[in-house]
Formats: sequence, structure tokens, C-alpha cells
Amino acid sequence: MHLGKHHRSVDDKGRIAMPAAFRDAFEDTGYIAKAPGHHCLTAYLPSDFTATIERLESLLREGQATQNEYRQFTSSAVEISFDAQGRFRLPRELRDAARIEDSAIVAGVGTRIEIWNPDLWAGVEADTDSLRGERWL
Amino acid sequence: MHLGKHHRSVDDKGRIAMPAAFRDAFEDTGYIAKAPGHHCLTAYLPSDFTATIERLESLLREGQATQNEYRQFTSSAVEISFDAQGRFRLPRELRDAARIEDSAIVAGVGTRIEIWNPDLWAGVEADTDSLRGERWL
DNA sequence: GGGGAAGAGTGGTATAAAGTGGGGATTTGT
DNA sequence: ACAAATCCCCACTTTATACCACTCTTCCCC
Repeated sequence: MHLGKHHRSVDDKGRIAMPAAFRDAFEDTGYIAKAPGHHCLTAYLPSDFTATIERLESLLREGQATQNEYRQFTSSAVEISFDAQGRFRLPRELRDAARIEDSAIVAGVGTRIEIWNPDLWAGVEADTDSLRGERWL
Repeated sequence: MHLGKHHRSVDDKGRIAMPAAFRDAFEDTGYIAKAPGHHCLTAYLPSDFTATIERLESLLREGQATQNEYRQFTSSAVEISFDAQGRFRLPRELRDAARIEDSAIVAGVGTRIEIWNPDLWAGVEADTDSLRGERWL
């Protein structure tokens, strides 16, 4: 369960410090891929990533997902590793896809971790129209 | 598991640098064949290629595949090897089949590696109609 | 409350590796 | 024998990786 929102700088080499709150969940490596719609990126623990791929491959075999979906997801994904300071490198391709420049929001979203352009994240927080918490509070 | 998308130049000798992320999976050699539909090429590890051939031969015996499918797949395939810089040579026949000229996209697509004309690959990424990630994320 | 230690976050530099281009010898086919 | 294609080196540029240094905050413990 990942919780909390963290603002992080992104240096000119694309390095981002994984918030300490999330870092311990990763052993040595993790995976990052474009989220469908490409508004943000999603970071996965190795076990979660494998499970996600298998779910997608299963849908593919059943004809419930397309080869292009499979291509987009797998080809956008990268394995990440952490340096001695707990940082990982975000390839330019993924930074561009999520419009991330020199800073980012790393947010724990329960079952997953998302990485956002700060301005786009502000849009998420501004979207109060759909807030109907009485259904689940 | 092959992941990530890489843009590569193709020089006038037909040489392409295999992305380092994939290169380690190949020992010395690999295989490349036209993908069914011929929109792209598929690169195989020796063990994967053997397994693919055997799967096709099995379908052939069961009448689930045609002799012409078998002919097209096997006759399009070539064994590749790598030079000291990690490059392999793509025969003109295969370059022409996939409309690859002076650059290409080499994409990790989970169980396989695909080689695309960059413009045709853009079509894959533009195909967002089928994106319904909520089914598997 | 103050001092010190530990951890988190950020920035820079040096070294290695990846990617690209080209020359020339050798082979192949005509 | 000639032209074209292939192979085997060598050289250069760019990018990634591993280290090292510094600041700031937090948390103890005295």
C-alpha cells in the first residue's frame, strides 16, 4: 500500500530520488511504464510488474486486448535501478511522454505509484466535480 | 522479457546496433524473420526461434497452418551475428519488406523483439482506440 | 533546549560503455 | 577480371554509470 505525495527535483540527467517511504518496498530494481492515456507514468515493484504483464498477456490470448496495446505497454517500460543515493534514472522518452522537465510529483496511489508533471497533478487535485466521497467514506 | 523502445540508425551497409538492453540476451547469434503481415520484422534468440519453428511445425501437422505459411516464415528467416560493436546486418530483402531505410525502431515487446520502420511504428503508438488499460492495470 | 548523529535530498565530476561512421582487405557473383 | 557485397578493424561522439561532496531536516540523547 503506497501512500503520500512527494515533490521531487529532476536533474538534467533525468535522475529522480525515489521517496524514502516507497524506496524500502523496492529491493534493487523496479519498472516504470507509461500509464494508458499517457498523462503520467506508473512505477511497479518487480512482482507487480510481472503480474501486470501476465494479466495483459492473458487478455491478449483471449482476444480481449490487442497486439498494439501489448506493444505500447511493453515498449514503453524500462527497468530501473537505484544509485547509492536512492535515485533512479528516467529516460528522456518517458519524461517527454509525461511532460516532466525539472521537477515531478511522485504519488502513492494505493496499489501503485505514479509520477506526474506537477502542473498536470494540480489538475487532478482541482478536479472536485467528481468527488462524491459519501459513497465510500 | 524484452522491454523498451530504441531508435537506431541503419547505415548504408545495412548495419544496426542491437540495443545493449537486448544484446546480452543473445550469446553470439540470433534469427530475424518477417512478422506475419510483414509490417515489421521479429528478432529471435536461438532458443526462441527453435521453439517458434517447432510450434509452427506442430500446427502444420494438425492442419492448423498451411505449407505456404511454413514456406514464407522459414524462407524469410536469416541467422544474424554481431560485430565487435554489437551490430548485426539486416539483408536488403528484409529491409525492403519492412520498408526500413536509414533508421529503425527496435522495440522490446515482452516475449519478442520487433524491428519497425519509424513511421509505421508511429502508427502503432497512434492507435489509442484500443487502449483500455483499466482492464489490466 | 542544545549538540550530535543519521538519513534524505541535490549537485557535480570522472570513468566506462553505447552508438555511429568509415577505411580497407577479402569474398562472392557475373 | 571486374563490380558489388561482406567482413574486420579503427576512430570518434554521445550517453550512461559509479563515485564523491555538500546541505538540510529529523531524531535522539544528554
